[in-house]
Amino acid sequence: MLDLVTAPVLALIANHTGLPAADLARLLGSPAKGVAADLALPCFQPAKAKALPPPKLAAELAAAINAAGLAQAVAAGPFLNLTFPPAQVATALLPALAADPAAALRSRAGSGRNAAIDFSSPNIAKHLAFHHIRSTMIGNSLARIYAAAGWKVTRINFLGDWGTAFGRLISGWKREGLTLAQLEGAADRVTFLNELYVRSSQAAKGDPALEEDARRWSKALEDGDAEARHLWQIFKDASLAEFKRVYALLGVDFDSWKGEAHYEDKMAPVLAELEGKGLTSIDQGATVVDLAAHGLKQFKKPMLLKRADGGTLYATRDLAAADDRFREFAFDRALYVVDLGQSLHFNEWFAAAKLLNRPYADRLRHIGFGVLLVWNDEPGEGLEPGWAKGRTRAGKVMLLREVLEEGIDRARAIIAEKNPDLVGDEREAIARAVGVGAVVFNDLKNARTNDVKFKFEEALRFDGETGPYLQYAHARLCSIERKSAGVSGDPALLARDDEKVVLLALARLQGQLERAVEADEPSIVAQALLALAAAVSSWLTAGNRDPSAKVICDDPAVAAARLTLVRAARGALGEGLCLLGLTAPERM
RNA sequence: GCACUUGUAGCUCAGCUGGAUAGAGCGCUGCCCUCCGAAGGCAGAGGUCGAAGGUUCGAAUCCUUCCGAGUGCGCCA
Repeated sequence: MLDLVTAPVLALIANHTGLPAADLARLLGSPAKGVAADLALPCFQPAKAKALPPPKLAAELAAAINAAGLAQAVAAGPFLNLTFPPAQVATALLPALAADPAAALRSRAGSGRNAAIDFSSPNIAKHLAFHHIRSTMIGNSLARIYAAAGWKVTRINFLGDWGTAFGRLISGWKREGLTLAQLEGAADRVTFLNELYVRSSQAAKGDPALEEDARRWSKALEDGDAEARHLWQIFKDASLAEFKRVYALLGVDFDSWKGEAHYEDKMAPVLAELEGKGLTSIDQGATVVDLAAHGLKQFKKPMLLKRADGGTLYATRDLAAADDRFREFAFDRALYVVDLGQSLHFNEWFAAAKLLNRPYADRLRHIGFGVLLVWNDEPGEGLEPGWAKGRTRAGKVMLLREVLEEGIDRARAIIAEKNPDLVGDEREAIARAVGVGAVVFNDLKNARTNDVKFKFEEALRFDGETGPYLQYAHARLCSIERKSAGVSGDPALLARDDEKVVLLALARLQGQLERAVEADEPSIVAQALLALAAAVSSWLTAGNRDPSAKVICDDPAVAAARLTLVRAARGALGEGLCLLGLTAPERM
């Protein structure tokens, strides 16, 4: 969208140098600090193409651009600095932005393509722990970002709904004679199942008969025994109900909930194919694919397909699931939003998919992310305070719901203090948006491969580069809109530099959205929004000292023009927050 | 040992495909509300970009080596 501003200048330079305008656009960058200009073009490469000294070319171009009146151009040595009058920028951009504020964050780059995004993927009968926020919100954000860029997106929650734990749960359930009503009546059904699991394990510790009972139920479940299957479904339903409470808080949903269990009977064909193609071998009783022996020397160890006892492993399940998803969704890209600790696993089975000549083998992407570390200032005897994986002081896992609720509580308190007029349901809704938004934004604002360092006091502070900062800027814009009639004005009346800064921040969003897709990186959007909000805040605050700088100023025509920009910025901020999975309240 | 990730201001991090004096938030100093929302803005102090080589007109960014941190490396997922 920036090209709406730069196109005439780039065309001139392209004409002058014989280089494609698209290549020149990529060279265009921001000027050095202290250089008063909007954009800068380093002339080294174009000069090489024309066999001219860079400063000479810069000077020639500056003269030509100034003569044509396309911008104010200054050659600074080998750099060409461009400054556009605010009105020119506004005239180029504002009509498109005013027509559809979300357009700044829309692209057709991915239209006609399908993306299957696998994220969140919790285990049944276990809590959604705080660390699940990473896969859940990175995945959710990527789903929205891809969709904004024109992709058709399928959101997949690959539930961990299989394994030996169910045998123990069923065994304990039967032994204690529990009922569905008791489970349904529990304050938290997952906690109920967790505690059942713990009791069942402990009881079995000194009792081989109970151990055997759990094993029998595990086998019965695998064999499709009706009662085992029924109880399994009950546990799964109960867990899903709890998960959905948290997903609702986060505003996350899925198109497919097919879990591991769904693939139990779909692995045999993949295994048979691997064997048929002579790719498998037996190593210490286990069935493996020796990737190194098939030319993939980077793999030092073979990939395990089946345990010595015949049980399947998750590489096999992932291959089967990929086949299934490719049939169902015909994906052009499949994302697996899973922590970086599993990159070896993904590299292995992606390689196996290639050995199998799967047409989709090159479309698989592991979207890895760093771990969530929580500051622990009371680590216990003889240990230093420091960053640790998400556990409370007592050593229990931090539950995602509890962290979100604490965020909401803190937000509610701040609203009560700063904006006592907000009460009741509205305050509650805003507390939710702000409290949850703070936690979520904290997780998305930096590159996903970084570890996230979480301190309650830091993440839930509402000033600085935070979700609430963005929401606040949005609320301020809404507030101004509310105070005025909905008229649109003449962009040419936008003459202030701080207005131009806002416009240029808006114009850059589309390119940043596309970069976010290619890098699978929500933080690119997050950083872009921080830049936009900073520009907006600076602009709006200028009106505090200088009444003529106010949006609603004495000149109604100017006010109308500024209001058009307010609406565009508000729309873009709201849309951007949505792409990150935050909501944008109109007041806070 | 091998692999992946990572090392930029006191702390937490940006820095687009290499481009001109490395930016922001927090913290610290000092300002700005009879207010279009101070959950904001303005200004200041604070950095041999882990180290050393190399490629280049130009390197925080690319390559090599080394050092530090985290994680993973067979029957869990």
